[in-house]
Amino acid sequence: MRKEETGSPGHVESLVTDPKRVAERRGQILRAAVKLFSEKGYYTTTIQQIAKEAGVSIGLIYQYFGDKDDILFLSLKLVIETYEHEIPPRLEGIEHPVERLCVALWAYCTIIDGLREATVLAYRFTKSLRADRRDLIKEGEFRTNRLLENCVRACIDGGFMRPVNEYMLVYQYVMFCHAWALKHWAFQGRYTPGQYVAEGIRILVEPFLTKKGLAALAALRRRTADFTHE
Amino acid sequence: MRKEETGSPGHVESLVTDPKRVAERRGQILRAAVKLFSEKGYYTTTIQQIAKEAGVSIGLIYQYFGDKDDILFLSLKLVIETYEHEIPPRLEGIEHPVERLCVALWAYCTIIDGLREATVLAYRFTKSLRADRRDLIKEGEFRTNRLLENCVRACIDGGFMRPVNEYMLVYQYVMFCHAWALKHWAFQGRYTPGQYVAEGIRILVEPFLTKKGLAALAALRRRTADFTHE
Amino acid sequence: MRKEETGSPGHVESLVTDPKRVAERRGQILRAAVKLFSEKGYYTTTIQQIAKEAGVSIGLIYQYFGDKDDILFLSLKLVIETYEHEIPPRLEGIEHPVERLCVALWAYCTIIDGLREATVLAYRFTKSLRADRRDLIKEGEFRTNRLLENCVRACIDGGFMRPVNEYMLVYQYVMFCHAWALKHWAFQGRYTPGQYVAEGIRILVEPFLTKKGLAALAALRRRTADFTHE
Amino acid sequence: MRKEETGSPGHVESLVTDPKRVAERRGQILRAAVKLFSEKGYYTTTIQQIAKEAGVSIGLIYQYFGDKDDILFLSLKLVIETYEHEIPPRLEGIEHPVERLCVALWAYCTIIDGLREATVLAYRFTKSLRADRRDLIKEGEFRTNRLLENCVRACIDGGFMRPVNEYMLVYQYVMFCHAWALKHWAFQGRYTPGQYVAEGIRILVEPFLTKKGLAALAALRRRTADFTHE
DNA sequence: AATGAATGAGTGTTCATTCAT
DNA sequence: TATGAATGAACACTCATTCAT
Repeated sequence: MRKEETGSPGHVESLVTDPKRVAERRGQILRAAVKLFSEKGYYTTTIQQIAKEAGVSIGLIYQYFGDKDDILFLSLKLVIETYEHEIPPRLEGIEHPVERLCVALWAYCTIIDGLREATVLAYRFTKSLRADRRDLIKEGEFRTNRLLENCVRACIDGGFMRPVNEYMLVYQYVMFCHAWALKHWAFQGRYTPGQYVAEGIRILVEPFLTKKGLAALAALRRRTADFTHE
Repeated sequence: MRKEETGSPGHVESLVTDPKRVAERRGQILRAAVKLFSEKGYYTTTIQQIAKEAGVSIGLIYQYFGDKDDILFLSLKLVIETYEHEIPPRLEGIEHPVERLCVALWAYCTIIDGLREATVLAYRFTKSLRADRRDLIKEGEFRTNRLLENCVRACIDGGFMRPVNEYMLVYQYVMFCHAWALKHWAFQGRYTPGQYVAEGIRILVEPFLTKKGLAALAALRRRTADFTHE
Repeated sequence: MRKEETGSPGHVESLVTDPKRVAERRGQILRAAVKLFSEKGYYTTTIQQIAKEAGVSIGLIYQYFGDKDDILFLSLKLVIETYEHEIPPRLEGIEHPVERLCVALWAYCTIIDGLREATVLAYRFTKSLRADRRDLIKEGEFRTNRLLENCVRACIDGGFMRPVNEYMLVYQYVMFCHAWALKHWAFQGRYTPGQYVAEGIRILVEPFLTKKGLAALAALRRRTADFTHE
Repeated sequence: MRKEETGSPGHVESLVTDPKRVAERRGQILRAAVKLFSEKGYYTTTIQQIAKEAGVSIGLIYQYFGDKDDILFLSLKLVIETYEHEIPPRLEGIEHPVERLCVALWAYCTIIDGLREATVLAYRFTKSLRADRRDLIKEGEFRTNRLLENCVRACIDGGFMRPVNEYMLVYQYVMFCHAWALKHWAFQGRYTPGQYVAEGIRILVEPFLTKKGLAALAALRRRTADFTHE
């Protein structure tokens, strides 16, 4: 009679079995949901509105999601996994650790720039998820953090950065990137994303670089003109 | 959907006229509201629950607040003003700019530590306020930021800190303090608030200090044992 | 988040505390519910309709009942307890065991006649209750059966009825009385309740009476003219 | 609310024309429906569940039934006709009227024992049918009753039973048989079907038999050991 | 000033039914 | 014939707000 809390927390049941169709429809509905959740918040967005925005019927939504919590969960998962999946390709082919770190920050900030509202959404409504799912979202964030952590460690190991509290430094980087979304009203108009990252590197990377590291950073800057090539 | 926006955005109507009684009752109700909003979120907390927690009737709440949005607004205002009002007394009598900056960070973090859930609340539900009131909350945050900004400027002006992008640095300080609440699950168990601030100073203050500034910081550390004197 | 299955199965929560008001409002709502459930069945009756029939708002119903199942449960309990409570007063002052048995059957049938639709309701929807509550309803029926059982036993103990399988005989009596409601279309127009009971006594009581018992029955009949004094 | 009542009340439209295929498919679907309706009730069973249980698609069901009411109607008809069709073969070759009556009761009870849940189903949801169809179901029950009536009449006509109110007695027989399903929780564990019928005959048949009738019953009992030969 | 019973618009969700394939 | 994805009206239930006392 009661809805069973079935299986693993990350699993979302669909009444439709064809995986390709499930992926398509879920994508279609999630795009609408992320848009509306971002604009109006989770609780003030109705299923009705999501259906209308996605151009489907109410009933269809319930063929692909178990309940509204499922939609929020997959929305946030989508956002969190975008970070995780889009940063690595941007680092491909880049060898130098300092360069990798700077490009990672740049990549993270630009990805967030494209998902600004959705990033704020994750901050606002992750807590609204069922506890077990909240943890899955946090794990996703953790894996993204690890990408930055690896960059920092490579810098230190290569002698480009002096030993620092990596854990803390990585969290400064994370907060710096997230701030582009969270405090956008404070940076908007003042900085382009490129300038924002350039300033961030000056404050959060440069001070920790060794001579070797600074040389690499200078070279990078010469090539990229401060990431302001938008 | 939204009720007529009457009068000035910050004004909250009360049917009761005696200002002392208004202040008392509102305080009583807001304490309950902040507690519940922090625990369960704004939308999942009901007026019934607030009334019960505050030990008053439902009707009474509507004698002191116009609607639920009023309660949220004054709850967030209460939180934001706590920062603004509690930092300055903690700086009183402290003269040295470097010391003032470090103590300001320390003060901000400990105040947030006492309002951890409420700080997260502000991040989550400021956007749920009517737009004009949202701006008032942001202004409150701005005024708090200015306190840090003044500390940074004094350091630079006194030659204790080399010239940096003040604006960016202050925001990084703000994010650092807020992160103690926002990412508490990541720091909890790893750092005490004192250790957290000490590490923050190492990463976000020390690199920008001049020789003079470093000497001051060393003196401070000798006296305070890294803020770990909890 | 989920509704707690609280306390004893027979308890129905009310948000209103004043017991007198609760009794009044519940009575008002239950009368409407029993009427509609009887006419249209449980599932096809909406809360909306109950509210309208009772002349109250939808919300009010949920101040006095937890959910629709609660309304069904108390409706059926009301019906089942009517039998249990109304038969004993009808037996008051009657001493002779045979007379008590006959009057008990007569009382049960007339009570059912006044609750014909509701009796059918109990047959139809007791199974729709949560299992623990279903058992409570059955217990109520059991207690009513016991009233008849006591009458039969007194007849046997007094030597007015020859030894029989009491348990089975009582169930024949029960089915006989219920049949007045369950098969009303088959008896309607053919028999008045009085005639129905008189025929029932002829078939289900008379054959088991001893000489002493038959004498008592004859005396009773002389006085009551076959229960046809409606 | 109700769909147009088209054509004769007993007619159920099918989009498929081949009668053999219709009979097969309907049987397949009805078996699933009766099972689920019996277990969970009519309203709480969905077409989806019936389709799954029957191993067919949802769409297929609508090729063989007009709507859900059709399925209920044919389900109940199936049950009611089982009684009607299975009793006569069980009486074949039995000549003596008293024996025929007893075997008829025994047959009816054992058939009901095999359809216990379905019998309860008929009691619960016949009223949920459209009125005209409800009458058809009642007619089916009537025809079954007539089988018993014929047995009683033969007993009386043959001088094996003294004159009684046949109509009432037959209904008491019917209720007795139905009670095996309706009050199964009261008899379960106490009696086997055989014992139940034996006790019923003692209470509902024996008292009305003449000397001749009693002799026949005694003979029958000697042969069958009280129907307890399960 | 204070109460809390009463209201009803609005929500998430279900499920009989349809129809393109 | 047979499928099952798609539909949307209808439902149970919630909760901010009102108002008689």
